[in-house]
Amino acid sequence: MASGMKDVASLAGVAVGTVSNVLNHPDLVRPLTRARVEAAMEELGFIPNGSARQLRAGRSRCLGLVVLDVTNPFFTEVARGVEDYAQAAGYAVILCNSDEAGDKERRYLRVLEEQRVRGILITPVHGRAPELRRIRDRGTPVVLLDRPGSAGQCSVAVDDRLGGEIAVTHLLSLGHRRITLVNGPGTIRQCADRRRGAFRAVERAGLDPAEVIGEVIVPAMNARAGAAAADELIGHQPATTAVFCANDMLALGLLRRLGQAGVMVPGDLAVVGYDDIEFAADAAVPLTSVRQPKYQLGRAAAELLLDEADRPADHEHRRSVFTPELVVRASSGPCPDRAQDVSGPVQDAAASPGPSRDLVPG
Amino acid sequence: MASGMKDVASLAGVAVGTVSNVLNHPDLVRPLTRARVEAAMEELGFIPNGSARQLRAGRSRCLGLVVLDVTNPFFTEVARGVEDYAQAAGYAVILCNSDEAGDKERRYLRVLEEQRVRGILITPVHGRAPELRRIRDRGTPVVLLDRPGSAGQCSVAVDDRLGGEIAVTHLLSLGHRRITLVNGPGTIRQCADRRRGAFRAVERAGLDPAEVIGEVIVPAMNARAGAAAADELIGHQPATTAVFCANDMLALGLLRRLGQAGVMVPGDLAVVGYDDIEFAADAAVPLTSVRQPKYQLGRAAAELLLDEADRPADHEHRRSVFTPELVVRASSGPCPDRAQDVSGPVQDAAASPGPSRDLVPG
DNA sequence: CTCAGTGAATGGAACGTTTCAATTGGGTTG
DNA sequence: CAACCCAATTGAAACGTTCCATTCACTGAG
Repeated sequence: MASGMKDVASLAGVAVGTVSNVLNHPDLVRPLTRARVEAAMEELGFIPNGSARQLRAGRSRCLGLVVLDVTNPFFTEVARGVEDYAQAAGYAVILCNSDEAGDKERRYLRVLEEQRVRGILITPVHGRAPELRRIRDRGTPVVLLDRPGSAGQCSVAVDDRLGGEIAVTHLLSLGHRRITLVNGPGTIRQCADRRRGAFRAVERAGLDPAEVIGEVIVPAMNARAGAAAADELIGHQPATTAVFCANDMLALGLLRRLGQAGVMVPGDLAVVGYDDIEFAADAAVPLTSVRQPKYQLGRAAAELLLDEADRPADHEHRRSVFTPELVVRASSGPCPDRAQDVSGPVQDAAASPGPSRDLVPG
Repeated sequence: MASGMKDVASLAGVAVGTVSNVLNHPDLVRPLTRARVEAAMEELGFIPNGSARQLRAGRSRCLGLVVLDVTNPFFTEVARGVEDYAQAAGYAVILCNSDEAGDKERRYLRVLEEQRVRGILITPVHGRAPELRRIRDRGTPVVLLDRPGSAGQCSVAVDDRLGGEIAVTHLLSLGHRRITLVNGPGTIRQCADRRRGAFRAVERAGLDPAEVIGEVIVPAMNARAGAAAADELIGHQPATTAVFCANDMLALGLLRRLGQAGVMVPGDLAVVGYDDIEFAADAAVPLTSVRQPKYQLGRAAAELLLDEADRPADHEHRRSVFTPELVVRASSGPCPDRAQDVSGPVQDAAASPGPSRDLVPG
């Protein structure tokens, strides 16, 4: 059924080498011959065999992208950035979902290596990933996504410490003095850094982190976990007046559960998220969040990867770090007890569907 | 750098055939020998070459999944269903984003065919896709996703006509008599069917569709297009009291713009979406929507595909059709002029963060 | 002691390309 | 007219596997 170059060649009355040339070096073959070959291809419905091609060439036209959660709009936006750049450069992207699970991640990395992808873009599940080093050593370029890599490796990231800091600084400026961090495990670098930033913000304000910051550690960075965190918060953290969630999925899940429990946001509790996914702005209480340049992140990562893959000679490892910015919306209001020092967002933007413009402080 | 079976063989002191057997038929090789070979593999960091493997075998362990928009949570949920099933069956999934663009779709299909993927799952951009038939004819199984296929082909879908019907029936029962459809182009089968269902609902209610239904056709099924539709609506459709959006992304974009323009939902305008994506429930005005079993859809599709791929002999083409269900939330309220005949959702659920339970009519 | 039988390992053909050195057949030059 | 050159084409080796028909070394039966 599937016909090969041999069939095309004999139908067109040429040698297989010529067929190959039509495909890869059209300028080398006489227009008339080329036309004959192309006609034969058309007639037979010939589709070149990628496996054979890349077996011979030693490299494929595919890239691997491993993300923590395809369901999280943050990652799909990143993926789109990667895809657009790759597409333009003639590469296809294999999108893999590690689901925050180490073994799934390992399995996918294996598949990608077997496929001899041109390179791998990954947001690793665990902090240290020795296998990534091994993969590099075996010759597959790896670019770390959303994480500042160690030396000898490209990476693209957003300054998460700064992100955590501006989020918590914002809450402090609203008068909050009891802030709970809803965060993933410290083994995830982003989580650890956002937390560090939060602590730094408190210290810079001349306060004691031990008194100001409470913590809830969640096992996954999704809405379900956010809802669970809300339960814990409602039960055990009555003193808290503000919550900083390590991403928007957590924040949205938390918001939903708070709503169901009758907790007013931001009246009873202020909430700040992270990522600024598209849906954050549309939430029941529009979510204050720390925006990351998602699309650019993906694009930049793909660019680094392909540069390394296509010009290994003059490639220099780079660590791009983007800067996050705070987007203030209705979910973060002043602390109920100290409503004095505030020039924050309009309170009732939450309840009435009036115009709600995003405020991006310079 | 990358070592092959030959290297492993010579290091272990065996023939390449034996190495191959360790990999594919471990039971055929003496435990001692096997151990030696495995040690050699470990030492060399040997990763089998997938290209060579599938060149020889003629088939790969990859599946292609082509969706209209990775950014739409509907598709990521479907993708997750596909992925879980594929993973369990030992397959990897290449996720491609056609972006509702015919040429991107074509390009990806080409890549997938060249890679000799084991099969393709696709939500096609255009209604008739003759190339899909050609792909089938060349031997790659194709399963249509979210679309009832023609005969001689598997497909998995949700009854979109029914979905459109229950959505509009719901609006009619709330007293609405001027309903606007915000819909994608009729070339997309889902859009055409949802529209058909909407018309049927009106006819079944003994009303004249020409009088009841207005239409806004959008060029894409995303939030941006939804917002644009809202503008059009505000400007030109003053008589409309309800809107049925062909998916939730449109509805969310529309809701946002309506909010900015000061239009009250559901007071001034009722809104119903489609898909029931996770974020629909969390929207500023929780969105009434037609729920599709997304995950199951993906799973079922993958199952059909792999059945066809792995047992072509006794495979029978099937057309699975799932049933959608209406999820009523705050965004659909009674028509302001005829508030009498209503036992609908609580109005103020939109403004106050009280408990909002989903109502799923049997 | 021989011979079939068995389990384990071997070696080479084949998969469909790409690449490259070799060949062909005009056309140009001296 | 020989010598040469260039563009176009050819044919075969190589890529790293899998598959299969062989070979090999034993074992137990006759």
